Amino acid sequence: MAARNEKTFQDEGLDKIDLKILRLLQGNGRLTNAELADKVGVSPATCHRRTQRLFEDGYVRQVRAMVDPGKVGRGALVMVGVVLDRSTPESFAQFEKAIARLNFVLDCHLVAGDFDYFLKIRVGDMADFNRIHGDQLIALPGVRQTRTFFVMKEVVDNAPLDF
Amino acid sequence: MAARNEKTFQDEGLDKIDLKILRLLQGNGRLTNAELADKVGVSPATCHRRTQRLFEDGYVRQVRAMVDPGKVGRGALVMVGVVLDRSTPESFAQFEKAIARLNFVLDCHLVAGDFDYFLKIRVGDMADFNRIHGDQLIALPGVRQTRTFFVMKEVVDNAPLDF
DNA sequence: GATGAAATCCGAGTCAC
DNA sequence: GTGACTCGGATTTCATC
Repeated sequence: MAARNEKTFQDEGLDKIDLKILRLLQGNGRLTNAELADKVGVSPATCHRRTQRLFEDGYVRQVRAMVDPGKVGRGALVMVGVVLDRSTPESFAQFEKAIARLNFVLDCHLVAGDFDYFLKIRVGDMADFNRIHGDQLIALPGVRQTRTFFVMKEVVDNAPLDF
Repeated sequence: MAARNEKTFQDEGLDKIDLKILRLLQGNGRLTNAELADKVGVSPATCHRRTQRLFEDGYVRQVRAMVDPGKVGRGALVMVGVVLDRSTPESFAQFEKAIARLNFVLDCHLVAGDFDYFLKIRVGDMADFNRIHGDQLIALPGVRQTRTFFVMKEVVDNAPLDF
């Protein structure tokens, strides 16, 4: 398979209409096909086929109701930098496998720099986090140290993609 | 109005049925009201009223089509720690105002610790980021220094809330 | 005050063109 | 890509508890 350059995504089968559909659905995933067709300027049938293809081909991974974290007891956000004992593939694999089971971890990214991983975690409050940190984070396989950054103010959280 | 503790969110008017609706819609925001009613075990009419209230009362902030970043030319993820020159309210406010205009910034959080802010940024590739870093990030008001962490592997990105 | 059954209306999904 | 047609779901009404 040929290598793909993200810059050429418009050549991969996405025209102006597809992009417009994607942007509109990102803004409001509940738009009916009729509304969508009207805003995009094509017939409902065409819009329906376009949208279906965008889902089938994986341009839209899923449609998700974004629940207000504070209203369901997950109002506290914490960023955590993690350093592992060893930088071996096995060490990384073991850590990643263990992380995937922790449902309070929203993001986990392997990074280049002073840390091995960055985590984004949502919990109820600081006490929750301290318990989790002691019970589950430092107990993860191969963790040498963690550095915790409590979020004091969420300026922008999970902004929509600009494309 | 009485102070609210997030831990008591089940007392704020969310019963088992509401929670089930929220979880199902978080998993699939395209569920029809009929499907939802069936899965939850109530009549379509009741389900519709419940769901409507969850939207009106802000439990669901929005429903969003999650677009595959790589397929629209935003395949590169970068975390950036920012330190400001001065830690004054004016300095913070100015920075936050400027950040809000940068549409490649997905997250911007004021944190406690070695940095003032943490940013999560999506761009096309490393070259893109280097240009943006030089043009726009270090040019932000009051920025003393930035530390860049390129994401080498997205282990978990934007996991759904567990509640 | 919330529920579920029924009745209406409108959009999803499919067809021929 | 469009227009039309059918079926099923969204939404409202209403009786009921």
